[in-house]
Amino acid sequence: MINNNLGLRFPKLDSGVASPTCASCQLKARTAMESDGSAQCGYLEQVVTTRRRVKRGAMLYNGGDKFSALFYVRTGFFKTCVSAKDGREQVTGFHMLGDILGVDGISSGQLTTDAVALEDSEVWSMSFDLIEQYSNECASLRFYFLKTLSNEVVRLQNLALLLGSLRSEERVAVFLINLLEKLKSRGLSQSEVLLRMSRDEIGSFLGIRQETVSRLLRLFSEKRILQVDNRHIRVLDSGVLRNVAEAQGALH
Amino acid sequence: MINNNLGLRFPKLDSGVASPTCASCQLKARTAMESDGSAQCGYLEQVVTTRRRVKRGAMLYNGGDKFSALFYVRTGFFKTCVSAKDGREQVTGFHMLGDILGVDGISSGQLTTDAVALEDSEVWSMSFDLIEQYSNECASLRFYFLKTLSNEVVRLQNLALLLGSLRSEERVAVFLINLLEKLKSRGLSQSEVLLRMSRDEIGSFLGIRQETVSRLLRLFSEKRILQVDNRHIRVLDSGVLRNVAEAQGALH
DNA sequence: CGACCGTTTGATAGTGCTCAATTCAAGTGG
DNA sequence: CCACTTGAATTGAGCACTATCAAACGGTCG
Repeated sequence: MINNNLGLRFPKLDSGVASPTCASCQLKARTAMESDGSAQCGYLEQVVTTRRRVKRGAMLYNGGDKFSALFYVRTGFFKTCVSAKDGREQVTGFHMLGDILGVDGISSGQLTTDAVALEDSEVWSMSFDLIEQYSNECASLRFYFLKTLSNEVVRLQNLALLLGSLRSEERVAVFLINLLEKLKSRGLSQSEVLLRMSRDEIGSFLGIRQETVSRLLRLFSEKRILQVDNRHIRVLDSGVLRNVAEAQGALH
Repeated sequence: MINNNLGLRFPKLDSGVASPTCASCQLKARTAMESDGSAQCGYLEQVVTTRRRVKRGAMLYNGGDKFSALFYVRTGFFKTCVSAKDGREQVTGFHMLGDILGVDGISSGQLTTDAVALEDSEVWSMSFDLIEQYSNECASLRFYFLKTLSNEVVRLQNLALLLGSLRSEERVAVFLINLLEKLKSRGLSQSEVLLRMSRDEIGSFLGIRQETVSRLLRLFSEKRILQVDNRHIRVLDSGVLRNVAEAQGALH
């Protein structure tokens, strides 16, 4: 159960997710919802219209797609990218359980990023029409989404700080710290990760080349800060890692 | 009159802004408001509680300040910055007539950026409590702010693309194009600017050094793309400038 | 096993930074 | 009105960091 500290809670499916069969399972999703006694507001459950599975490598949406819903990441892992006219891509974020995707589409009615699943994933579509509709009645629903958007603004401001002001060594350290922080907040290991993204994707996110990422990981491992085995990373000395990253506020 | 394309309009003062005397002029601001027949919703006027003048060089707010209002830029020019623990600063945006500042504060209740006036300016404070209150009744008010936030997300995504993927030459070109675009949308000259920010601030925004900004402006002027006289810039060949910037989507 | 993709590693080059000096612009006060 | 001060902008020289290019390595999956 994901608590948003807002009295809003996302509904939970019976955790086995027993029947991934049906494609447009509005009804099933609804009935599977769990009503939590402490939730002040049941509306969040109402705006979820469909569950959607996205295979590893598949796109959840493309830049230019018509915007009609926000996506709640239920399981799995995504990257989002913006691309320049000439094809250059910039990864703008990695997203996992509890994150909301698609907020960039509200502005113009068109999504401006691509969202790609980096592992088999499941998202819940939240109809924007329904969100607007229920926002009439439920202040905490409204505030939840406003806060989500604002949070994304803060995250991107910190990304700008990283891209504009940090040296590559610091970027990699910050990346790892933030990722581990995020895992920790979800109750997962805080010193070990199995990266879901390639060196290239990390590099794109951090504004450096994959070779540089690779070299810096080796450097960190030579200094006994990390233990690196391909995509398996273990933090040996989080104090030093934090020192390397010192400059930076949380990227979430 | 700033039209938001949402049926919402910001109230307009008698344009002379005759009496800049009173400091906390809630009443005056209110009474000076102009009711536009075409506005579907009068609530936007209601959330403006105070007019505030900010002298050149003064801060509108600091990172860490308690968040309680959004700021509508009525006149003047601002920069916003995030700073790292060690003091390094990253300018995250330049803001002028019609822009909304402070949205980063919604997330945590604390502002995460500094906002500094680059010329004598006036902002209107919009109480967030009132915004929330009137959001119960007015869907277009709600949507206006949601769209504002989303727009900021898109802007920052494009900034990330610029910082992460473009070469410095392209960054400067994109910066100029976007600035002129913004002026144009406000009915000002589309080929001439008097920059309100220093080379250093441009550099900070673009993730490059002021010396590099300076050199590139000279380069552009040698190539007859620009005419540069200190902070006065005139575009001579917007086609070529656009070619240099080619890679990039709008930064607004 | 072989093919392929991602990763690592090395050698080289280049972009943009650092540091320092100079020019320029705008005040300020005698 | 002009010397002086101050801050911004320009310009130059050398270098550091990171990109680029290329090759080798390794894990994974037909």
